[in-house]
Amino acid sequence: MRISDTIESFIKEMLGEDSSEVELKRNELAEYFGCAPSQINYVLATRFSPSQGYRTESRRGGGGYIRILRITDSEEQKLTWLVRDRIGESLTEDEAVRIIAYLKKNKAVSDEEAAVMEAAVGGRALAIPVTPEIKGALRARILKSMILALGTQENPE
Amino acid sequence: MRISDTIESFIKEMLGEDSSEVELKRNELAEYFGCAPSQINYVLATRFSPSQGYRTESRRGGGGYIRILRITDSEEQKLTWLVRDRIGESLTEDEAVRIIAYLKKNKAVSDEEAAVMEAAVGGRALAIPVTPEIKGALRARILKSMILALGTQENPE
DNA sequence: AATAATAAGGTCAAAGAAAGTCAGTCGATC
DNA sequence: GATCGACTGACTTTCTTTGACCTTATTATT
Repeated sequence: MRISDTIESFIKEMLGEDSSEVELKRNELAEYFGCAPSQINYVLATRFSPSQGYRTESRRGGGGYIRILRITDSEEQKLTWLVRDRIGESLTEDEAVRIIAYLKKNKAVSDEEAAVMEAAVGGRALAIPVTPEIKGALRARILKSMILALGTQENPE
Repeated sequence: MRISDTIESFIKEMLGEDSSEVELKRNELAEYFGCAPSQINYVLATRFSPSQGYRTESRRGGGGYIRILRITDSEEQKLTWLVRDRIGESLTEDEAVRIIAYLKKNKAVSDEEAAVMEAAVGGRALAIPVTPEIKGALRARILKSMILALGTQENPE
């Protein structure tokens, strides 16, 4: 039996139907399950990622904690809205940067993913001789594709 | 007596009438039958393919497993639904990509098949001077044909 | 107030544990 | 004797687990 699965179900048990949020101590949990503390991070990364419907927050130092939050419908709808309505048919570079910042702030994408996204729609990548109109449209389509790609890939649960 | 046949009936025995799903450990089974582990893969490929009414799921690494599932009617109907209702008369590229991702996630197509499909309905392939309407219709028809081709072909090499 | 000690959590690479792939061998059959 | 199905083993890829080291927050000390 995989310990990761045990920890996963333990946390999901705690989340239950009522609360959509759990707070736990990494070291305590690791001790409880007799595993390395970093294993907890592994479980979070592989089973509680945004594309699996979860977000995590944490704090180090004295009184530190890890909090796991189920992404609510409204949060998910925000992403859908973002892709479908906010991005639309065209986008300036500034708008793109703001949208990516928003995604990062909401832990929908990691710092690295955000960097990649910015690079893809940045001036350097699109330094091609086309009209600003086409460039804007291109930016919108590229960003949309990338955001949608986030949601569709990943684990068959 | 061929070992492959023995293993095949062993698995079919386990599937019985009641459960439509078995989970097993590749290495254990191989040891039990005194054969190479890869022989199990051979049996799965030649006797438990989708066109023979089975699907398989698996996981590598610690605590890995192989699961064999009899394809149920409802699963088959889902594919039919996908083709008949979801795809419809027209499709954007994004929609096509999502549908292909869904197929991949459900092991209805391999990574390679998915890549081929995406290429077929991708912007590069359809970069021809026609209206978006025609392009959308083309995409829908191409994807439909490809999905239907999956079900009817006999030899899944 | 500044510093040191302590108490968390984070990262990453390496080791270990399965399963997957593929080219090639071996018989039997056409 | 060419082909086809069964079978194998070396190599690859993926997933899990651990531990050594890093960063950040709080608390105690000067």
